[in-house]
Amino acid sequence: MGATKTDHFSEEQNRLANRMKALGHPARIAIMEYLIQVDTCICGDIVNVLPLAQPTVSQHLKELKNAGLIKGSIEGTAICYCVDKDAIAELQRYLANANLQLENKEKQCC
Amino acid sequence: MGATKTDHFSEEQNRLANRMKALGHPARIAIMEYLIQVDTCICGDIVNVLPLAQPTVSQHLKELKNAGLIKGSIEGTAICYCVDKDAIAELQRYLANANLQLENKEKQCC
DNA sequence: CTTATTTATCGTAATATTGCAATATAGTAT
DNA sequence: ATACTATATTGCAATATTACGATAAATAAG
Repeated sequence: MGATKTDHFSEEQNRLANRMKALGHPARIAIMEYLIQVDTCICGDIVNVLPLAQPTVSQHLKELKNAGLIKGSIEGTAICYCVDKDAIAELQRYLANANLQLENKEKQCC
Repeated sequence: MGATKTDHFSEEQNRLANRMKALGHPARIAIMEYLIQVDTCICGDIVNVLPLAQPTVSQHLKELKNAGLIKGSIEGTAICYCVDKDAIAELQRYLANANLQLENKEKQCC
């Protein structure tokens, strides 16, 4: 084995897991934080900001894009990447809801 | 290679990535959702709820525990697992803050 | 003590991820 | 066309993850 059994879970569970997984690497967290921090999204210097080689960064960007967390568009010679606000908002809502359900629990044992 | 270069990133980035990674699998999302949904946390039937073999579920529970997302305590013959509210709250706050920063952006290109 | 019952661990095969050197691609400028 | 710059893709080695059968450990019931 070694392959995730995606077919046994709901589409939402798989989509969520995919996005969480995309954020499940410190380099990709760092990329997201950088993209959020920089006010504009003309970001031709991500490679210089990270302690990783250019192909590695490119691959991480690709994974973030595949997970729908960032968007990219060609901007002349450079490429413009930015965070997909909706995706982050969706994740945030999901966790906020989980939080709410936990707050409303009566029995608390552990 | 194949090993994550954790030492190049901040402790917070690594901790966050670890928790996100733990949520980065549909089975573990399903486990969390079940633990949240069930009002009490005496949960001896997680295996029956999931479409996976018992050792696999046990392993997923272990990963969630290692990431600090759930807590477990022995309850006679069964084991009592429940969600760590603080961990979820921390993730939620992180994303809420990211969201806020994105809302306040002036330039929006992509 | 023996037998269930429940959860954990070990061992292992299949697959995925991480990281980077080398190379390719695409646009800009001279 | 040539050189330059920025990003992507390929190929590959090292390591990690996923899944499960077999087995162990621990407690409960008879």
